[in-house]
Amino acid sequence: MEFVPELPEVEEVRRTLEPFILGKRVAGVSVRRADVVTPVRAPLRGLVGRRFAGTFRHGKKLFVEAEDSQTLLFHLGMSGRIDCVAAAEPVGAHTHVIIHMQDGRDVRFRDPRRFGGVWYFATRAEAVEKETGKLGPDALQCRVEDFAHWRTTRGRLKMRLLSQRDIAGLGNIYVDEALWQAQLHPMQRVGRIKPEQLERMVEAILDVLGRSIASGGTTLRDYRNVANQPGAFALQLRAYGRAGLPCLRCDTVMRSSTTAGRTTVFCPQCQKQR
DNA sequence: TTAGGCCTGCAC
DNA sequence: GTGCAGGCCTAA
Repeated sequence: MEFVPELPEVEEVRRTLEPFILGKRVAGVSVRRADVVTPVRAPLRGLVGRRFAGTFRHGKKLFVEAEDSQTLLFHLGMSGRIDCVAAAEPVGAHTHVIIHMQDGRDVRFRDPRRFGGVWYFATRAEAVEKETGKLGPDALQCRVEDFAHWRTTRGRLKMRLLSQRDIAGLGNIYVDEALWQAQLHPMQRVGRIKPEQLERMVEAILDVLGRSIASGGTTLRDYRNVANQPGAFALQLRAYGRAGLPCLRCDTVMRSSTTAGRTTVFCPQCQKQR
C-alpha cells in the first residue's frame, strides 16, 4: 500500500491550489534544500512581486505560471505534496521549498522521499517545450487514434501504458484499474490488440480517471490535496492492492505478478489473453 | 529490455 | 533489522 500521485491526484492538487494563488503576489521564496530545485541556482527571486496567473497540467506534471510567464513545474514523484497554509504554521519535516504569498499564506512543497522536485523556467513556452515534448497525450484527452501506431510496435500493454511517452499520467494504480475494467491482460502484446479491445481500453482509462477525479483522487496512506483533505477513490479500487482477494466481477482469486520491478494485479479469469 | 539506484516510512 | 513500495532516469 503506497501513496502514489498519479494524474487524478495531481489534478486535484491543481484544482485546489488555484484559489490560493491565482491573482496573488509572491512575497518571497525560501529554498530549504537546494538540490530539490532545478536548476540548482534557479533565479526564484525573480518571482517576488509577481502574481500567479494560471496553472496547467500534463500527465503528472503540474505547472504554475506567473504573470510575466515565469513558470514553475512541480513533480510530486512518490511522496510529494503541496500545502497551502498560514505562514505562521510550523514548517514540517521534508519541506523543501516555500513560496510566501503577500496575503500571509505559504505554498509549501514537501517530499520526504525526494523523488519529486521543482523546476524553474523563464517562460511558459520553455517549460512546455522541455517538459511535455517527450510525453504522450495527457491521459484525460487520450483517444483511440493515439494508439493506432501500436499495431506495428512491440511491448506489453502494462508497460506501454506506464510509459509516459505513449500516454501521460497513468501510474501503477490506474493502469491496473483500467486493464481490469477493460478486461485486458497486462502482458498482452500491444501489436496484437484488436480495435474493439483498444476502444474498451480507452473507455476504461477515461472512466477510471474521471471517477477518481470526481472523488478527489486516491488516498492510500497520506495523499492530501492542498487543503489537507484526503481523496476517496481508494474505496473504489477494484484491482490495485487486491491480490489474493476475489475478483469483484467473477470471484476468481486475483493474481499478482512482478514485471520489470513493478507489481501488477489482475484477474486470471476475466483478463485472459486472446 | 531489464536491472539498479535514488529515498524514506512502514510492515513484518 | 530487513525488505518492500514506487516514478523515472541511467547503465549494462
